[in-house]
Amino acid sequence: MAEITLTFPDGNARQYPAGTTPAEVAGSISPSLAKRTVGARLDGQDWDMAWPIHEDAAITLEDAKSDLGLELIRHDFAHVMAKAVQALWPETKVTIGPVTETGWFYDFDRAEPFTTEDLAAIEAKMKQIINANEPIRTEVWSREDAIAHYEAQGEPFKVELIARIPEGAPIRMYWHGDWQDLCRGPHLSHTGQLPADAFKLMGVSGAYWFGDVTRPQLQRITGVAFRNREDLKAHLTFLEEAAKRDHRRLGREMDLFHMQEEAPGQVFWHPNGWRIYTVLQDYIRRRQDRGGYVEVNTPQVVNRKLWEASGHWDNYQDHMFIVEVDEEHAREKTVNALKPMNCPCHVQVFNHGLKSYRDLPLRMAEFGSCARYEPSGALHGIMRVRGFTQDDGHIFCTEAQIESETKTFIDFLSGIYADLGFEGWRIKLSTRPEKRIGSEESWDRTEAALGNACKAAGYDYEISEGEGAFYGPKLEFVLTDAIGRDWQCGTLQVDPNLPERLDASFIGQDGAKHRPVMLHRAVVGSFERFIGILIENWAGKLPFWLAPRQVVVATITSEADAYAHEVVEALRAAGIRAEADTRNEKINYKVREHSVGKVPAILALGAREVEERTVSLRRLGEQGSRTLPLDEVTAELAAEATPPDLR
RNA sequence: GCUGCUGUAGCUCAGAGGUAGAGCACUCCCUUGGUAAGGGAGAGGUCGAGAGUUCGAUUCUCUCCAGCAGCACCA
Repeated sequence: MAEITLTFPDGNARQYPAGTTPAEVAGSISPSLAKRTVGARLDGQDWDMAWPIHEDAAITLEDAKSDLGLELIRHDFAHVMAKAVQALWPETKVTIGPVTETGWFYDFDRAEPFTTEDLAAIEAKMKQIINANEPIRTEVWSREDAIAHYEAQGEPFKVELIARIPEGAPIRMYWHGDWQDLCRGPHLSHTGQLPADAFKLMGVSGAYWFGDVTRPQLQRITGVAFRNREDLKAHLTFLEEAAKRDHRRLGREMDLFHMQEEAPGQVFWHPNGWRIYTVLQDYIRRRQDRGGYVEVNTPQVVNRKLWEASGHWDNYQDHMFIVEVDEEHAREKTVNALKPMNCPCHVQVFNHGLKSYRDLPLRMAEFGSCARYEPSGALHGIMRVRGFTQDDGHIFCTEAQIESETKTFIDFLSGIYADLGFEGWRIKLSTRPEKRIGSEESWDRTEAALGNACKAAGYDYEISEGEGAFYGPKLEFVLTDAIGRDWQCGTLQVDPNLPERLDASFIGQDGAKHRPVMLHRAVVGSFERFIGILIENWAGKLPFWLAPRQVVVATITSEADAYAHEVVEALRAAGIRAEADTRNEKINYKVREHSVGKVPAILALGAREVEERTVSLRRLGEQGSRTLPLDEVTAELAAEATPPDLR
């Protein structure tokens, strides 16, 4: 019989008969290893314990603690759930059930909707299947047999899946006891390897078959699964923590904003929330001024002619707020749209008056209020809204200037993110998509310019293959928040198309007209969304300079009222946002209320403080308090109240 | 937009085919209390909107609106 050589991670190599399985390999080394091992990797490829090995390879044996082990656990939970569902409702058709970041989902086709109560029944059934310790085995079938089998079973989605399997790839049928599913594998060896106390079904929702809107919707049941009960509990705690940070909840608790039916997707900013907004905007404005930008402001309601010229009318009409005006003496109604973006208007400003090559690069910025008719299902608090303001900017430059302007922008953006408390962020470079305009040479040049700019600024980048706009590549700046979630905020996009469409030009050194390139760029993106991110990142406990109410001066007895007002005046004179709380309430009550409201500093004043002209300072999140002279506290807080760019 | 769920006082929620309740918040009174809720009284709701069934609907049915989760979308 032919022999194969398997090389282990420690460099040792052993001979085995061809067709040996990883299970046999593990067994040949030690029984305990065989017991522990749940899967293998062969030359980096995931390998089932029961798949025969026919060629020389580097092999690693993986236990449940490994990445592969966890993936197998989640993957088999998907199958076990599908089996449970079909056991409970045999008419249900199965589709696909992939592993996700925290567990899995499985999409089903069934006329009746699954209810929340059904989930409990499914969980119970799953536990039965796990306890039954059913063996999991693979068979490789021919395409014809597999299709015939699923047609006979009345599983049309599986038939469609088989058609999608590339020619030459094995078609594997998995058996969990007497239940069977099409799956590329690999899998565990028996359902008993699943941790029955480390999973939870999370919910039911709709999902399109392969994301295709034109196809009927399936029902998706999602679950989370971990190696053990502790990991599951940690995950559920994480979800609770995330819920506590929810900006919609904190927005209410901190009295920042509200939204209501009459204006879906638009924000009613309350004084506290608007303070965050203006402080942030003032900060960005100072940064832009220093960064060599000119600030402009352009109209909200613009005739459709401009949107037709820019190309937006054709592509995004359905997502624009259209305003028809019945003008006197006019034959037809004038059709306008609320601006969904600022760039066409910025080109109008650029086009007004002749521009020289000496004017370039021209960095034009606007806190541009835009309106987009977002689909109702997309709305989410202040994170995804229909009315928002961007820290929008367009850099008009020559192609030769793209690289240096991009580098300058990355430096600009990194300074802002650092000031706002985001140290962890990364860059994605989106390259040419399949459907595109422009020559290959120009794509080569612009993609290289963006990549070089990143390196020059000292940053690595990931490539998002084919994710660029049809007219040019882009950079996306993704920041990671305090609990590890990613948010794409900043962007820089190369656009030679819009200047072309809107006929922007400048006079070159040679005296002839030339076409500039536009770089669309934003750092925070939408203020609404970014403030939502700030709130969630800091769990409401914003850095002092961003906090809407920085100090509350709370009296312990009414004897301190006059002094409290004096203290508030002193703080305000030092540029601190302070207010007095002289209500007839106990200090405990006031401390609790303002702590819940996330006020970073509380100054408590009683008879002693009045007497000594001191204040008792309690910082948010700390237990005790410090009694200090008023001017000392004023100096300490004034330093923190200063925005980072002015320190 | 699609699937499912939800919509009762400012907030969190209970309730039932016979026209509503709690806690917190709010107002007033008592209390002047040392760092996360002192006590008492009071006020507050066309039960998301419209239509239908019914002697009678906030409760049942339908349509619409909004919110939530996911999908799709995000120039």
